[in-house]
Amino acid sequence: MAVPSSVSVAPTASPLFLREHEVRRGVELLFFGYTRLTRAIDDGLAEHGLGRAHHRALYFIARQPDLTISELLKILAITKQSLGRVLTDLAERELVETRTGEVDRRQKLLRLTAEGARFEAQLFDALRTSLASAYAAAGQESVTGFWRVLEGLIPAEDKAMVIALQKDI
Amino acid sequence: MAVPSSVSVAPTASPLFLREHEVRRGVELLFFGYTRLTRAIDDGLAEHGLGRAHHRALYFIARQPDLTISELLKILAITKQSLGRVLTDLAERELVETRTGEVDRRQKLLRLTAEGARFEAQLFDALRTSLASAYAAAGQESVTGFWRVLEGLIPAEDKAMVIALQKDI
DNA sequence: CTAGATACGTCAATATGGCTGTCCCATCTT
DNA sequence: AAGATGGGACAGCCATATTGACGTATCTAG
Repeated sequence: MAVPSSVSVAPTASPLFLREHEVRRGVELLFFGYTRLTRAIDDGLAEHGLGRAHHRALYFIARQPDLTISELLKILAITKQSLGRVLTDLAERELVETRTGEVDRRQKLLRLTAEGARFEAQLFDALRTSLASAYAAAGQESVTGFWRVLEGLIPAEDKAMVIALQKDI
Repeated sequence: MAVPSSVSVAPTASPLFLREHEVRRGVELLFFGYTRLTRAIDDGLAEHGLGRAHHRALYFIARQPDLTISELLKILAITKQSLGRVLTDLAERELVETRTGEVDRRQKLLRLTAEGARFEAQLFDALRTSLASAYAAAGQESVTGFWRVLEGLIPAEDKAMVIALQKDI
């Protein structure tokens, strides 16, 4: 896995982390990188008449089966009403199903159906293709740096949630 | 999805860039990092009755004064109509002004007013605070890696545009 | 056992930021 | 002079988010 640093638009980061130049560069790359990655799955979603909001729910349910509604609300940071519509759509298409919680019967535990898992895997494949090629072009050490910076962008109060998501992979 | 998921909790990226674990980690960190960064300026925008779409236009006009409408359309990748509404709002608030192009009189060259520049700088400050602390926590080498991976996410046909933005800093 | 908190659902109304399609004018290019 | 291009504007639609209020089932603490 060679590191093709000569192709990079950027030299290296300066030790002066407050320089406007470097902040703008991060803002722009985040904007373009994030929007381009999300666009990679729009076609797949549209085939089912779904949008990006549906994918976000699908994704996190795939990631953490038996997630409760309130946990998912915290992750997505949207309102109950917004999530409600999304989950209704997913349930109608039989991509997501709910069970009543055993420990706490007020809770609903969310899971993908077999069809939902197939669909999520298909969408994930498009994400994997994009990200894997970016990882490969940047090289292993860059990927680690990529993660570290992004972790630093997550506010302390959200960090536990993100770590919890990733601990049981 | 026949990817082995027996994964060490290694602090660095594995050389196997196609592993699901690492792709999901990137997807999630990008999601949380991007959304949390953008939320950092929502309050500042709301004070002027503006939204994120307005900020994106404001940002790129600040970045490249005398940008034309069609150049901005390419950057934002939205329709003329959507951008039109945004620019109307910004012009009404006297944050952005246009001049007729000198070389090509069909063009309109976009610029921030003095007030627009002040406002953009204020919003940028919030972004800088977030990003600078993430940069500092991650360290210089991580920042370079962060940029390299994000560059790899930008499709070839958009890359020239991003480089053009950053060349004259 | 009861009071209150919590998990979830649902109603109605509203805002934002995208989209398509069509048509128009001014200006540049050939 | 004809056609291409840059920009603006109309009408209508859709997706996704918001707030606030209210209802029901269930859990927990006094």
